[in-house]
Amino acid sequence: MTVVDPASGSLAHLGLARSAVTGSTTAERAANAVREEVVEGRLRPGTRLPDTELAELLGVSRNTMREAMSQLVTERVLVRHPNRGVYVATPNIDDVRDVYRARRLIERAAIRWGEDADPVRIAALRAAVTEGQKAVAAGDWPAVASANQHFHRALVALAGSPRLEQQMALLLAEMRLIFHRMPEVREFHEPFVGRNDRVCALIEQGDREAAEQELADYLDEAEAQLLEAYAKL
Amino acid sequence: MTVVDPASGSLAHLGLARSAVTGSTTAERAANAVREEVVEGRLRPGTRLPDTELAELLGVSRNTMREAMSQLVTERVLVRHPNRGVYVATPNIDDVRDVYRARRLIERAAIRWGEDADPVRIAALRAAVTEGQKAVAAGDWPAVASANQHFHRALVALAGSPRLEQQMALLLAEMRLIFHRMPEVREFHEPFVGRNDRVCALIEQGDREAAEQELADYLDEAEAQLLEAYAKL
DNA sequence: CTTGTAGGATTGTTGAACAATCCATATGCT
DNA sequence: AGCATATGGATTGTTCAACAATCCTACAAG
Repeated sequence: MTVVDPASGSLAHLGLARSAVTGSTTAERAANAVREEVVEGRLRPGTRLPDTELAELLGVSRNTMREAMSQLVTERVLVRHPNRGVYVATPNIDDVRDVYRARRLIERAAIRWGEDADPVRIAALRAAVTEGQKAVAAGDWPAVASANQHFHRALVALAGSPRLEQQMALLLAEMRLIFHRMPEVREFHEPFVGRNDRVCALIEQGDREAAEQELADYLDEAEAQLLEAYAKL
Repeated sequence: MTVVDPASGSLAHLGLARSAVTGSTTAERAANAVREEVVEGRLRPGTRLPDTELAELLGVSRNTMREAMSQLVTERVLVRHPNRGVYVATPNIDDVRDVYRARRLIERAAIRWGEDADPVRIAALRAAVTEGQKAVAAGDWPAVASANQHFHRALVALAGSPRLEQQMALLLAEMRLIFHRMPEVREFHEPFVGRNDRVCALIEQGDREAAEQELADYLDEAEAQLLEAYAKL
């Protein structure tokens, strides 16, 4: 009865923790629940998501579920194949390139043209670095990945623009999808903790230009590694 | 029966040209129709949009209409006041500041770090400049405003990133909303046609740094003018 | 082996219904 | 009169049930 597609398997095994999900409207809560499942990797890229099945799992109506899914489609977390269903997005090599193109521009610009001396924002950046170092020490690799995300979010926050922060949040969600296509989480994220420290230190010293250059190299290397991994399929 | 709210008046007078509207799904078409009405200024900022009324006007069901409106809310074209309705967004002075903050970062970065010599993209930029000059010569001020938008879109296109272009499209849609709160379209847009030419010329000469600086001044001045106009309410 | 044609399933869309919430008005009290 | 409270109507938020359109699969025919 329940159709199982090649890339996924049934959805029934998912916890879809309804409890911890926040959001004011029902559709919003449903979207948050599914987004979390996706970015946490419990729903793998390529998984098909029939609205009727998800609606039942989350205890909402099909209409509400469809509204939530439309939302996630605009966020690029899901993709819609008209008349064929909605799937967890499967970023390809061009997506990787474009996400890095956008990140390079936004993050470098945030360093170069962000508020020059905002102690509280720089402290937040430092906190993200520390978080990553502690996670490495503890050997908690998912936490390392999270800390990395917090670092880049804090970097863009230097620009002081809610709109840019929101855009960055989207790009980072897409990054998690990209990572979930290649599961060597540990090897990938660990070396960047040290580079985060270096970028942060340069910003603390007020040398924005050097920080920007360091970050540019950093992003180039990360992209190159991902592209290589993606080339092997 | 039809409630008329202070800021708007009834919606019945709108053409809501169903014919020219494209889009694959019904909700998409409905969203496009409403977005067009808003950015073209036929639906003024602050106008209340009852779903039932809009659904009837567009000939779609209420469910579909609500999905379309949710989409426009995420685009910041509309805002939702929970349990109180959906309204055409009314950007305030902080929104103006933030939109310009984001634009300054993205547009300057696109100039500085865009593909250095992409003749076709630079030609598109030049075309937008010419379009503006022709519009000025013809005294067609709405066309001047459109050409300006095309110019800035072409600027971001230098970066070669679809994701950034999409983000820019959102920011430009918001700009139109900002303009519609102060109707001196002519006085505002005309002086910038010359500056577009200067920026474009500098890029054509390969002097990215000067172009970037010129654009930074340009955006600062535009923002200052808008903030002044907004301060007067 | 290709073409064509049902069959079944899922998506896209609609209409109607109902609870929850808000606004404005009317009511009652001091 | 002035103010708090109750009440009614309207709109939003959400659900349910239905149906048309589309697609995939399997099977039959050439």
